[in-house]
Amino acid sequence: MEQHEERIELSLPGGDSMEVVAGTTAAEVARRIGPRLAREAVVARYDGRLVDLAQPLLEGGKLELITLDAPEGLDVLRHTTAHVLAQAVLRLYPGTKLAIGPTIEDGFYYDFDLPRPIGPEDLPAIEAEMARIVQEDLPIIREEGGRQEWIERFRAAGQPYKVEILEEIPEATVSLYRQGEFVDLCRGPHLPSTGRLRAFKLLSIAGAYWRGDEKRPMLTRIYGTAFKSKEELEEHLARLEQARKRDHRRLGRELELFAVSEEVGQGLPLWLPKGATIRRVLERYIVDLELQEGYEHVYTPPLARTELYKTSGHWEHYRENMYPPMKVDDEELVLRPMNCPHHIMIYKQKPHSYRELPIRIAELGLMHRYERSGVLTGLSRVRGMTLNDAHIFCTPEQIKEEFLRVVRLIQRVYQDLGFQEYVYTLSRRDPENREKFVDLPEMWEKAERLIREALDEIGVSYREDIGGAAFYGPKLDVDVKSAAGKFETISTVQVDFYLPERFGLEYVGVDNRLHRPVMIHRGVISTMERMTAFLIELYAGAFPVWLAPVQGVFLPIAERHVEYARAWTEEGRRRGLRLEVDMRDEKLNRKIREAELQKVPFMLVVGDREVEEESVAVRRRGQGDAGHLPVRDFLDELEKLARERRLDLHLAAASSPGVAASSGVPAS
RNA sequence: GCUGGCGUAGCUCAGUGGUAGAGCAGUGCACUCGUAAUGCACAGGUCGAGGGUUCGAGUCCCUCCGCCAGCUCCA
Repeated sequence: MEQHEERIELSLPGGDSMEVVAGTTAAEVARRIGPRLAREAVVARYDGRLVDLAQPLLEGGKLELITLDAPEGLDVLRHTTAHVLAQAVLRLYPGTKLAIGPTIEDGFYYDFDLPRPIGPEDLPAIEAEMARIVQEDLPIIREEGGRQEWIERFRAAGQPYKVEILEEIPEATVSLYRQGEFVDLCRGPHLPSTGRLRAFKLLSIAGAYWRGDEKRPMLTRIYGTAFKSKEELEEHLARLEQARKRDHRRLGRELELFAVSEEVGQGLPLWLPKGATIRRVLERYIVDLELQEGYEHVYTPPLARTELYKTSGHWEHYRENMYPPMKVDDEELVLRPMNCPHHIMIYKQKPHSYRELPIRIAELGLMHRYERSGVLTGLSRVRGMTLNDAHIFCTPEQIKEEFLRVVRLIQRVYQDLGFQEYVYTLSRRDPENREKFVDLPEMWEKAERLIREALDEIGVSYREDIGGAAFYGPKLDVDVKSAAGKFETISTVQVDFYLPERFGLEYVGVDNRLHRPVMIHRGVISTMERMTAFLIELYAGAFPVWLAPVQGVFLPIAERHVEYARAWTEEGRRRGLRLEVDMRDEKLNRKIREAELQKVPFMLVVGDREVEEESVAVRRRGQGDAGHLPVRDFLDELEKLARERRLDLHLAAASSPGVAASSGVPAS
């Protein structure tokens, strides 16, 4: 023991501070603060860095003890769980080569190169081994070691992936974590011992390329998650189950919205009548809005001569996503993957004056893209799709104004669709990748600068995505938070100096000379396919009135009430409402149940009383009885909800449900 | 495309070498019904496709197709 111990001052959260001997560990500090913290702390933040509890604190500074209630604590817990997973796998499958095992949102994974393939049925055994490692309560010890030395040791241990990682680390010393017989290269920090693990579960198993490179070996990735308590784990698993119930593929089948048929082809969905209704509503909505905004809607064919795409550059930069050409007579035709060249040809039909600009050409354009079979998913990732597309041809001076108009249009549409959270992403080219992006650096910089200026003007913050641009220019993507909590790209706005050049577009300026217009490519509601998939999941199939394929269903109590229901259904249809009658010879309870399962917004019970007084007994989806209403009033209200694109089912004029429901006899 | 898993009735799923099953949906009949499943009966399948092993294949093997998870890619 040192005679003259150096003392250091640690400042703790809340303004407290503590003086301790240099070299005291964070765990010791926690013990001094209190037994509960000593028990709960998993890691510490020491001058901004996360460190192990066992780390000796040599200098004064800020110290914060972190428990599993903090996101960082949970992250460390999951990281340690990943190590325990790796240890278990090594015990069960000797000869396994370890790759990497990071934490991800809501969990962690670890990639292995296993001596033999394993499947989901092997996960319970691995979990059991993990539980044993937790039982063993192995201390987790950080070690520092020479990089070169550990390269040798991992090589000798038959861990080539670790060797590869080490070879790329610039520092001469590296940190390792040891628990029992297991040691892994890792920055840390980690929990103090394996016994600290709480609730964890292995969720799935899948392939993943080493380093995400399809030319490298395919590894086995095991996904799992961990929480601080069994209850929280159960809650999380329940949330996953809920998400599965929202899956648009499942709801698409249950609600008869769309179908995919092997006979038709991969990624080529069929729109069933109800799904087609949603699509038609969306299409009419966006087309009307665009017409109001000064767009001109056109129709152009989904096929074109290959030459057109050679001119546009698609053939050079986008060919891997295009269906191969077909030869007919003397022409070679391809299915178009984008609509821009067709719209450019429309622009080129006649000379243009600066006075006409901007010209905004819009189309619900059918396109086909060849997507690798593994990526196809229901309606959200398909090979044949209709894009809400438009191309704005404008002068360079008009770019910013036009860009802003598009962003405002997007915001307006999101409000109507009920999108709450979205983020802007400036997708730029990857300057390294000259294959994918046209190699005109000044052009890219100019376009990026213009987008930034416009974004600053509108006052929105944005992320940046290097390499996410279109081949011809940078773009602003708008990613909307999905029902699953992930952000999906819905809208996009792109500034393009390239295609006008390729196609030699021009307009006559004030100076009576020819100038090159600029194009803005923009999609607001994405493809009809993707938007529909997104909305199905967002609303879990329970659409607001304006989008619901069936807005109300009449439920006649007995056969003698069917005629009444039918007559009013027809009246409603004449008014543009989407109503149906459940004419089946079934009991009311049954009809209600099925209308609820079909997520119809309004159920209209009609029996003797309603026929007598020309009313309906209204039942709102998920909310039960909503009282009586004269039929005409109900239809008026329904029209209003649809017209105003209301997201709720509130009926202004409904009588109080209590009164109507309890009486059971016609009001005198 | 790659790795793993899965394809049995419209849907959800049993069925591990010996005569293809259940529930729901569908059809018929009865009931005429008041706020989340009325009862009874009937019908429904070249077990994804093709080949092979076997006396015998939904079941074992091979090839192909599709679907699911993930990787890669992306609207």
